[in-house]
Amino acid sequence: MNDTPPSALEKGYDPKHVEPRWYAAWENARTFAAADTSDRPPFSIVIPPPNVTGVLHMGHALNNTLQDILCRYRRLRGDNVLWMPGTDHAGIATQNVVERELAAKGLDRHQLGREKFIEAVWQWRERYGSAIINQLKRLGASCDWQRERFTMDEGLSQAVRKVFVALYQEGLIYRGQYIINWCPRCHTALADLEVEHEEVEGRLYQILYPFPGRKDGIVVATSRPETMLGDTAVAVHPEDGRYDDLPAQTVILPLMERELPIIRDTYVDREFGTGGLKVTPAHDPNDFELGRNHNLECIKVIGDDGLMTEAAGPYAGLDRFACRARVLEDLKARGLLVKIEPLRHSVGHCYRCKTAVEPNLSLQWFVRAKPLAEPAIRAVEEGRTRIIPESWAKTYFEWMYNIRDWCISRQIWWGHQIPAWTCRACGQLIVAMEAPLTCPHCGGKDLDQETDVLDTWFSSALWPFSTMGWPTQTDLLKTFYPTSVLVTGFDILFFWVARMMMMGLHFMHDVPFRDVYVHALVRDEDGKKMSKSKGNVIDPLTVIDEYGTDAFRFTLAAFAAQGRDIKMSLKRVEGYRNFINKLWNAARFALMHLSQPYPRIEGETTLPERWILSRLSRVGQEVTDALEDYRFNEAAGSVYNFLWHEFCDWYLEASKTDLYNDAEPARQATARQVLWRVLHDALILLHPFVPFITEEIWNHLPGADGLLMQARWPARDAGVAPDPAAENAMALVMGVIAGIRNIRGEMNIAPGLSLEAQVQAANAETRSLLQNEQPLISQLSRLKAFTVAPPGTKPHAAATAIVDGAAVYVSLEGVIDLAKETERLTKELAKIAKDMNSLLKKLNNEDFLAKAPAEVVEGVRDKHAALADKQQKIEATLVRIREMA
RNA sequence: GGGCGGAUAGCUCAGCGGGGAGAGCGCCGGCCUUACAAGCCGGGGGUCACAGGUUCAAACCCUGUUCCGCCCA
Repeated sequence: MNDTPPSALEKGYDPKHVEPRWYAAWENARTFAAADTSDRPPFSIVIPPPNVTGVLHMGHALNNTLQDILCRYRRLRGDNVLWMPGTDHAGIATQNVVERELAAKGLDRHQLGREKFIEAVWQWRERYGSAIINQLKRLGASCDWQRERFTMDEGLSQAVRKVFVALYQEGLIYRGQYIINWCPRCHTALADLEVEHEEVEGRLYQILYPFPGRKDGIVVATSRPETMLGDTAVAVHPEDGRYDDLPAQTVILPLMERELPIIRDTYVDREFGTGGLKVTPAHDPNDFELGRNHNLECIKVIGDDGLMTEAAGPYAGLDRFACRARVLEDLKARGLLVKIEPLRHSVGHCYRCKTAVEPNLSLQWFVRAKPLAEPAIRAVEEGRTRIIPESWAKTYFEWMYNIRDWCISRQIWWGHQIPAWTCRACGQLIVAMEAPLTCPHCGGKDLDQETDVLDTWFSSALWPFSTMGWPTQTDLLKTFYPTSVLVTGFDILFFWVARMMMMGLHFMHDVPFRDVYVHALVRDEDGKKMSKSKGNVIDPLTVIDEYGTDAFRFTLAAFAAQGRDIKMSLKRVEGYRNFINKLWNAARFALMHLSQPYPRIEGETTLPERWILSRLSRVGQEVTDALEDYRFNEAAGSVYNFLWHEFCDWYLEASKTDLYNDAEPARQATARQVLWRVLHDALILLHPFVPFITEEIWNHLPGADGLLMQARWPARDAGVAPDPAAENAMALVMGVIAGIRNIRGEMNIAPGLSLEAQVQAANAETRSLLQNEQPLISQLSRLKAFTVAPPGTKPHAAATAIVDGAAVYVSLEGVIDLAKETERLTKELAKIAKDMNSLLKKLNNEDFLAKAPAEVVEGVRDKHAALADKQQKIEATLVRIREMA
């Protein structure tokens, strides 16, 4: 047999050279491509589209690693896999970025005009928009790139218009004057969801609104005194005794000198402040409701630019915060500011720019959410869509049951312009897919298109079907909708997942995904959320540069336990980099002995071989089960432990003598066959997690034809199946070896010193097993002789290791330190005594004997007997030592 | 105010449809044993937050308490 390895691996693994090569190879071979139609089982995922402005962060890295693991796994299982990639136009975020760029050149978008500005955004996208796509490729993401979509593409835009028109015609979209959240900086309305509430230290101001012609009046409390300029009533609780007998039915609004009615409504909280509530329908959602019920006027005093309006009288033109200061000053001057106290309250901020939002009255477009939410709730209740981990389903229900109408219009330029026109002649509103030439109501030719654009999430809500060609009934849709699973972070469960559920059910009449796997957040090593302002972000690309993609991916997978956040630190990646290196070296060793393919295992196998094949089979099943249940960390842990601590630590060490050149040829052949098979299958099991290094090794493995990506997931067969007998026997042998090594370590015996040992066992089967494995035991515990002695033989100066069913005596003639050995054994005896004690307690408990299942009682008896045996042997040894001394 | 999650070895975390507490890192001791010092061999280390309860048996199930984190209002 030829002993020269066909292509020896480099001494160290270098991800930098390996990764780009294999990624290109996979793309060239079109291995990521899904078939529009196929007999194979379909498996599909749509990517959560990253913002075009985005750069890859830890969240993306985790999210896409998990998706890639699933996709690669399913391909290896033989499925027709579609991983649909793309990006999101991210209206406000992108507009902000481009505006900032313009500002650097001393320009603003209004100088450019709408058309020119949008052109500039498209140019920006041309230049930078593919950055994140390339970064995903470095992660190894096996998306079907030929199908890449963008939410502003013509096809997707058409889907958006179609959905808008349909919902409008069904009465599920309407336009109206309502209180919305206004971001004075982004200059647009926001949905309720897009407002982040944050506790801040503020102040509560108590202000006296006097009765007409009197000094006394009603004291109201507010944290936003500038809004008083828009007050149109004062409210008290109808059952609040303090306000039973009032000298007037109105009060005078200070500064504006306007007369306000006093209204009575049970909405008022009697405990808060003085029980008097100022009512500003144009600037507070609750006041707006109150105003509607009592037919109050709405006076808008804060403009969309954050400056006070004409309605604010003398304060017109002031910034809202400057106005607050002036109002307070003027109130104080008139003696109407009764009290100021500190107040901790939550203030809404824009989720894009963190500016405090202003509740403001405004004409906007809304989606009526309740009718859409109901089917989406039922789908999860009935299990047509599973949310994993299940605890998130509760959050989903909670939100869905309390859903409010969704404000979808945004006063920005970058996005899908709302397909609605107003006729100048008759003022009628026209909603249509394409721009109408004439007004259908009056035939007028002057039509103005609505300038607002749609919320970005409106288009991403259609993502699972718009990307597959909807509204056309494509083969792709037929094959892959509903998608198999959506992998996403919980932070967009409402923004995105819930809305996809609603839209998918409404327009496709089926759920958008069978499973939703909700993963955790990646935090820094102290558990803090990573953020630029905190300066604690770890850039995934830096990690990849330093440790390689595989090490990084494995780290993410290994820590992706359900329901717990991942604390990321380079220290941890380093640990898994070592694992990658271990894999590399194990393969390097194996390949030195594998000069040809060994598809079948022939000849007699040894115990370690039967054992490793059994373990391989079990681990394959474990990984399969774990991946099917999205238990990524368990899958990773299982394969990690197998490769390092079973394959490398025991099997490879055990197989060395058989693989070396002086081994008997038939034995050597079988050893190579087993080695080939285990490495071959292990590479496939590892591939979803660490695609690059496994593909590289595969390429060097004789007989592993084609790309590993296209291999078949290992199945159980005659050679590879669980073998409990081999596992038990191996456990005993490993126990004996561990016992001898322990003596070496504890007794500080020079590693070079070759020892002799003998073993005694009562059981004949055990004796014969140990007799057979004598060379293996000697080899792995560095003995010059290992003999099975008849029971009762008294060894001389020897250290003793007691394992289940056997006593091992390591001869230490001349080297033994009796005091030390006594100490070691006494320590072990104490441990045994402690264990026996707890077992004995059970065995002495009649209730336990009567009520516990028989096999449990039996188990405890067996353990106790085994410990008693050990104890007896150690005690006998101690007696012998004392006799020697 | 409502809801959710967490508290297990020095650190980061597994384990939780109940039957003798685990890993990685760190630490201690010994090794350049020809795949790997990014490694090998051995070792110490935990009243599983606290208090009750259910059970023959509780890290795991139930109740309450404390402390952290998150989401919604």
